[in-house]
Amino acid sequence: METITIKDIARALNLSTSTVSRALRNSYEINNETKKLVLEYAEKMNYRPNPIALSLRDSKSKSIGVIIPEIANNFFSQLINGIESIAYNMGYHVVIFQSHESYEREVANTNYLVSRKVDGLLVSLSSLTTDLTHFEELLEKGMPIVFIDRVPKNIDTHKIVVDNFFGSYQATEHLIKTGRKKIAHLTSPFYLSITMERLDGYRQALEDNGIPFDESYVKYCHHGGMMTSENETAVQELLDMPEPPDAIFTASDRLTTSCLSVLHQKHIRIPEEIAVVGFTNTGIADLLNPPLTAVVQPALDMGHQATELLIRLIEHPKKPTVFETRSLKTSLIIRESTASKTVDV
Amino acid sequence: METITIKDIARALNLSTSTVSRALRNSYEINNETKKLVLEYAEKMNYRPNPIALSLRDSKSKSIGVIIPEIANNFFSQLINGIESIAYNMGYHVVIFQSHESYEREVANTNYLVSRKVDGLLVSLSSLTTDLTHFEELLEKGMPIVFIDRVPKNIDTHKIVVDNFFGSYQATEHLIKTGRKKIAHLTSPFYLSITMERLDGYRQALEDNGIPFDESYVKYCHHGGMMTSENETAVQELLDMPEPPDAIFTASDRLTTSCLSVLHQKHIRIPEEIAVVGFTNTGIADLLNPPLTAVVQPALDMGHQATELLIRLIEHPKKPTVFETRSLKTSLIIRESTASKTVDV
DNA sequence: GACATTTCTGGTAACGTTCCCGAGAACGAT
DNA sequence: ATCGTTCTCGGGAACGTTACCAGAAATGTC
Repeated sequence: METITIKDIARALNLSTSTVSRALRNSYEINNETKKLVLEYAEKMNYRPNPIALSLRDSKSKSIGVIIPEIANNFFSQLINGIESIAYNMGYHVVIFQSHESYEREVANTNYLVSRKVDGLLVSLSSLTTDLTHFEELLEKGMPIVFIDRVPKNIDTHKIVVDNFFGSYQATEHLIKTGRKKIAHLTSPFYLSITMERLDGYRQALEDNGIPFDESYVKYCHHGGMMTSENETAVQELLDMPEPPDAIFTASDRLTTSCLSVLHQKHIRIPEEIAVVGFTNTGIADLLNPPLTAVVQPALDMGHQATELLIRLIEHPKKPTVFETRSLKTSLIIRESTASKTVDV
Repeated sequence: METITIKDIARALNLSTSTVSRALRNSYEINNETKKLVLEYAEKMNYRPNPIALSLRDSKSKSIGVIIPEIANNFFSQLINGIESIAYNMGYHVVIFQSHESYEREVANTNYLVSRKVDGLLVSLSSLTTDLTHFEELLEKGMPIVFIDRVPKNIDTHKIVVDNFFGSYQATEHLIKTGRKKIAHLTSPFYLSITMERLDGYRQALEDNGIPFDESYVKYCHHGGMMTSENETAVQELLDMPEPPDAIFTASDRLTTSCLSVLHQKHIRIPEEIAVVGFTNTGIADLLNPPLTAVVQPALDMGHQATELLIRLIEHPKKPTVFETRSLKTSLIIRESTASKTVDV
């Protein structure tokens, strides 16, 4: 276990480090007997190549960096599981960093990961990131990056997203079909790609069903849901309107829980007074009170696909002629929080 | 941004690398003007020392490895946040690995982290780990390790745990005081330290209140809650008993949700028919149906303290005369899932 | 003015690995 | 016997950094 090196093997076997190195890599130009000797000794002494030395030499590390807003969120932890399973099989290690929705920490993490010579980056943007130069410069320099879920519009690289428009349209339409007409939308900062797409789906569903879009029913939470007080204020404002909504459609996990929390405090009955449907990947949506109708994102699969694309980029550095943006479908799981007011299905 | 090195600076300023290196570290033996020259040029060119080279040279990395069962669990993700906040302030980076409750992956992660030259390890044992030689050998070699929550009995190093006996006693006593007499306990594999301690607290509370301990009310889930089917079978067995319990005390997050899930499926009313209290750190316990009485662990603080101890170990390699085992208190948050049967408080 | 001391800087090895270059031995071909 | 191949191996440099050793110049001391 004493971290034996190639030099130690060379000394012990009275060979040169070059020979040992080549024997270890099974080079054709090494005598079979020598090879066998080295291999057996290495095995016996439990030789493991020093990844640091390799990184220094080759400027790469067989590892990929992941930068996400937070891990204490089921969507992201499932995403990580998807990433890890593929990376693991392909011989890559995964280094995880949280931006905590902070631009500064996103930049700091990016720089560190780069100095640590990760071979590629998987990133989901912080909700406070508007300046993207740190990623643009990296792409210029040839660092492979794949964006997931929260992706930048103006950067050309692979992206894995969900069809937010569709998911949002479906959720809104479901609310309408179950009898709601005054549907509010609680969402993230407007400059995030996902915010706009979800808003568009929401708006389109309303219009397709003859309900005029009303901007005052849309609340943006600028801290991306990280600041509970802000979320709760937004819900409160909705309730205080002259015509309070009869349904709330929330665009993220934390927004959803904040919303439920306020409605409970106010003893507002769900779904009788206000129906709720939200984007969320929590595993216990059906244990909530009431069980929550949810737009679920295929987080695991998103992790898989993003990692596959990234590793392909890493291992085939010739620039692909065109970058993909894969859009996966969300699924709407209908539960009691949106049960019909009138008796129909 | 093109990763400038000390050599580049030396060449540009017509100095030697030694001089530049020393100027950068503000060595006393370098002329102030030279120092200023170097510092300014380094700043201008955005010089950043290459951490890989430093790691190779010094066999350390200013980073600490974290090995936990899974991140998709609020206790552990809060723990990580606690770890990160301290580590970040002390200039350390955090590398997270999941064992997924698998012994093999725990060992593999450990080895990798060691080869990556992390300066220390923070570990919460996989529920399937019984052989601890991989950690023992490391400690022998002087690697600082601090265990958290799921700790080994026979290894002598710093440990951060919660007072499982107390938490368990408190929860059980609460069930008794609210009128339950047939209290079941759903728990993790018996060889984990936390399992035994929680069982002891449960048993002691029963005995102190004149309720005989009945082994058939205790169910061990050998996969640590990772296998939902196993958990659900266990609950089912409890329900099928000639004298089914009127309360279930669950020892972990996943066990708790599995339990609630089965009770819901069977349309068993909580708390009227069966009360439920569980160890959990989920942020949405009060949004559950019914709101869940919970034993909450001070995950963030555990992360803080463990990291402080670890960094102290790293930076003061002289062996401490005695290792600490800090035991933090859990808190019992009472909600409706254990509301009294009779009207009293 | 001779010598000791301080101040400043350069060269080099080392961390572990791989790759390029070269070179000796054995071999067959001419 | 000489030459070109093939097989097998060793030497050295390089990745970026710091520490040790040394040495030149400047200053101080008597």
